[in-house]
Amino acid sequence: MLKNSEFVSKLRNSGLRPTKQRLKICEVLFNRDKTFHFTINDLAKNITENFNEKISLATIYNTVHAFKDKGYLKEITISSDKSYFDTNITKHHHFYDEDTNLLIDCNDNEIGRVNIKNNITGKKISSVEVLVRVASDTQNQD
Amino acid sequence: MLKNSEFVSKLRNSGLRPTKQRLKICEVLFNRDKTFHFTINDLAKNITENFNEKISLATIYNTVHAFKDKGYLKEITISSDKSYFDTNITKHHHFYDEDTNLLIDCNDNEIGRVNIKNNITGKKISSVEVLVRVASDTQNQD
DNA sequence: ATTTATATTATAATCATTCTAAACTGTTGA
DNA sequence: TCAACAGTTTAGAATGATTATAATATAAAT
Repeated sequence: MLKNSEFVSKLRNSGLRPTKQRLKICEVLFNRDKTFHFTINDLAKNITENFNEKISLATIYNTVHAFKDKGYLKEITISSDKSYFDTNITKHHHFYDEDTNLLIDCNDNEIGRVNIKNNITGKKISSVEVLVRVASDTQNQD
Repeated sequence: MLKNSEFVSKLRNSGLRPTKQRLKICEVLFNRDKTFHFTINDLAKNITENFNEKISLATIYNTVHAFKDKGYLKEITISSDKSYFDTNITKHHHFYDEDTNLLIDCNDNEIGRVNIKNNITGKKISSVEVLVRVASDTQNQD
């Protein structure tokens, strides 16, 4: 739950001019209690429908990518035709519900630490992501 | 290392007619010692260049998707703009080298078992995938 | 052989994303 | 205050990967 003036400094601090459009997008993405997942489409729809305002699609793409590059968003790739962004930038894993296409954050008490025993020589690990796909079990009873 | 007649039965058994094109694609994908990763583009290029033969791009897409649906290939999503397929259909995880854009299979001695402590109620786990992104460590020395 | 269902093909259509170049805005400092 | 400049937004065009179309070809069944 941040307010406008905080977004202004946040943007300035990362070398992004606090424009009307970026502040609106900050408000939509970060002015809430809980983090969430969204697609570019979701975001564009959200802005036009709930705010009766129009931000060019190109600007939405630019801003989301700028925010991602600055580390304010994480991108989560589920399949080649669906790209999600996450306002939760802490290290965490995901469940993906194949029935509803919904992404759900994992807590530490749901997935234990992933034990990487050997890494590629000369390389540094930049991230470790676990994706657990789940689906209704009506077909396959346990 | 399978041979032609084996591909014919493999295809027949899964309800796919053993056409010239599908057999050629089987040969390219499965007639080798080691499994590997490829993109649709790689495969199309491979066929035209090394076999001096042309299979329509539409057929390559159709066939790869048919093989995936039948469980002969796995799709691995790294990012929204790159879709890889894997001829290794056993459960395993991946390293992704961000410098070279190469995907590398993990062995069991590289990543320990992922411990899923809690699942979403009423859902069944269909897969657990770990992706470890690595990059050159020249920027960040340990 | 004939028929029928399936598969292949070139090409067109689609869709998400990126590019372009003109208009606009935030910032700086005279 | 305001001119000047760099950074930003915008609509619309371009791109590129994937999918659809519909005509032709092929495999399997009768």
